Amino acid sequence: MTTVRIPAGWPATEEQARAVQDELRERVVLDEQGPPPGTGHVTGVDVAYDDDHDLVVAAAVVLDAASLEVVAETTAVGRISFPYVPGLLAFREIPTVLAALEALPCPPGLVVCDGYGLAHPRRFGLASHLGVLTGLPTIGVAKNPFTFTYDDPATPRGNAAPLLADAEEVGRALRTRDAVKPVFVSVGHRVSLDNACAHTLALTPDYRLPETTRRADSLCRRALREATP
DNA sequence: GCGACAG
DNA sequence: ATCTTGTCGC
Repeated sequence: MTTVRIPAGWPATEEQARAVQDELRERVVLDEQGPPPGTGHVTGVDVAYDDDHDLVVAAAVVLDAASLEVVAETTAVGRISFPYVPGLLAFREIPTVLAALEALPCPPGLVVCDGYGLAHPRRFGLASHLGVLTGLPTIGVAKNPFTFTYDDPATPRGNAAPLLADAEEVGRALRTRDAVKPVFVSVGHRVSLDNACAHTLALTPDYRLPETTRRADSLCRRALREATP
């Protein structure tokens, strides 16, 4: 497991963090379709925290997009680099996630984040931020609607409804299991919303959450347990 | 002004 | 995110 230092010049205040978002948001690419589902690699990233020891552990798990078999996995540990502030989650997770991604022995392909991309109060969530910093295609798949609204999609798996900020569609509430609460998909970088939803469905043959985030979640929790004094 | 709010 | 037992079901 690689060890991470908080980058020099990392934002220390909410004001600085918002200024960074404003600057990086200009570099988001929204006019690409992204890789087709079922081909190449798909990588899940997630983090776990131990606030008592000021520790954060990130995991990156690369799956073969066709078989959903694990191709590679890495973890990284670091100090918590920012408090949890809704809207500024990326500043808490990104240094450690970047280290885990950089430690991979193969290209990640599409990166699936636990959280939002465009569906963000300032239209620059974790998935957008990670995409701009790495240049990789990214999407966000979140478990909760955050501040957004939606109408319940029809009961069968595969149905979706717009995720709305007022009248603006910022993502989609996508049903991945029949009659089970939907997940909330949004675009990060270099992927269309339709394609992001298609990937999410390809990654959910058995469970509500994508295999990528399930694998990354269990790996970073296990790594945190093993790294905790 | 206050509360709610991805993880 | 994290704190937390048992329980119902495939």
